[in-house]
Amino acid sequence: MTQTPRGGLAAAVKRPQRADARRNFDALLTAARDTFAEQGTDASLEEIARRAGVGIGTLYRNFPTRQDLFEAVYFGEVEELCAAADDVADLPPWDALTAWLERFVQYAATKRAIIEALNRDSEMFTTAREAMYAAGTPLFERAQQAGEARTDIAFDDLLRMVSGLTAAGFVDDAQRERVLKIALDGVHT
Amino acid sequence: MTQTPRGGLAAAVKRPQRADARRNFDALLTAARDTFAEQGTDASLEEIARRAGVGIGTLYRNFPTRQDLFEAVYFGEVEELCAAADDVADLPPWDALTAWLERFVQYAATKRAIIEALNRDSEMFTTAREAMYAAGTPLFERAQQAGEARTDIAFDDLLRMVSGLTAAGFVDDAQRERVLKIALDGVHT
DNA sequence: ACTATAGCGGAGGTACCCCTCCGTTTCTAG
DNA sequence: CTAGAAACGGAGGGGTACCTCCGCTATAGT
Repeated sequence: MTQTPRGGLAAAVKRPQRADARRNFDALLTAARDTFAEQGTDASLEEIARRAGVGIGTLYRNFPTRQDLFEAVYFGEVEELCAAADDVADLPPWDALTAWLERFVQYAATKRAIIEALNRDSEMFTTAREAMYAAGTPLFERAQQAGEARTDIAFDDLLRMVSGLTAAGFVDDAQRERVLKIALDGVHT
Repeated sequence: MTQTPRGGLAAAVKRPQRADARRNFDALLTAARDTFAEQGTDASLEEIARRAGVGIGTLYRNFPTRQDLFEAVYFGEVEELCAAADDVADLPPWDALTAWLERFVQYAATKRAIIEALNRDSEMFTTAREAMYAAGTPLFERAQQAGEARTDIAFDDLLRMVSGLTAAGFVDDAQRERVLKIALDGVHT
């Protein structure tokens, strides 16, 4: 298998060796993250190259397919989300769960690709989803064991519910939070 | 104003006079409905014409802009949804509300454009949204007055919550229903 | 400083899509 | 049946995106 630089998520493409190439690589990753967030996963690759200030050829050399670029961007995002599960570990069960879900929403609100990831079935998405579930499931189970969360639903149900609410269009953030709270009331016991 | 053939929603384009033209008009509408449902509102107009078995010129003669075609399709859908509000009027308050929301989900599940409509701000979308709200709000208020629904949220909150859950990807319909039920439990009192 | 070479960028071929225009076909009223 | 009008459809011009290829440039080791 490939080297796993940090967490459990394998990087699909490798960072180049030469200094100028590394600069371009990073600029592309940043531009891709922003552009995917703004326009969804169908964003034009030529625009991403334009934003990064590099030629289209450079983009294709680093990321031969759209999928490669996509993986590179979102493995990073998912990794951060998983790390967030540790940050909430000290809170009481229910608070820990909701805090993590709010974090999930924060990422996903501007980065709908994570949500789309819940459905695609490529290897990459499977891996990312497993990592997310591995991070979140313990929080949910802890809340269930503490008698704070319904036991007749699965973590998958919960995460998809939150995903859906995140993707929905709301008038403002206040409404989004209000609606999320209502829905979570349906989970709380 | 234009004639309003049936409900309160004005038709933006008019059905042609000649028999062959009417056939094409209807075929286009059907093809557009299916294609929009499958591929979203960005679907290729040329493919719609292809599916309808007519030339692209015919599409443009009947619907000069994408918006015109879109309106023709979705006014029809929204009209049906509004009519559904009458069908549930005899049920007890809470059941009436959830029955209508389920109907809303059924339409919207394959027709995400209605959901997108919740956000766009063109005149057409505004009209459609008002019609939907006019149909659904009484059901919600009745449930609130009967002490069956929380009074600290607005109908808009509820509808967007349901929209979000509808748009989310689920493994199967059973999960979608399960999750919707959980979320509605947060609204029920 | 020098040079081998990794890396660069964008021109250009292919494939769609949008929309217009007009010669041809089809309908229908008389 | 016929002729005028209504409707048809698809070719074609303009645009954008994808992806490859290769002559040029910047880097890093000596």
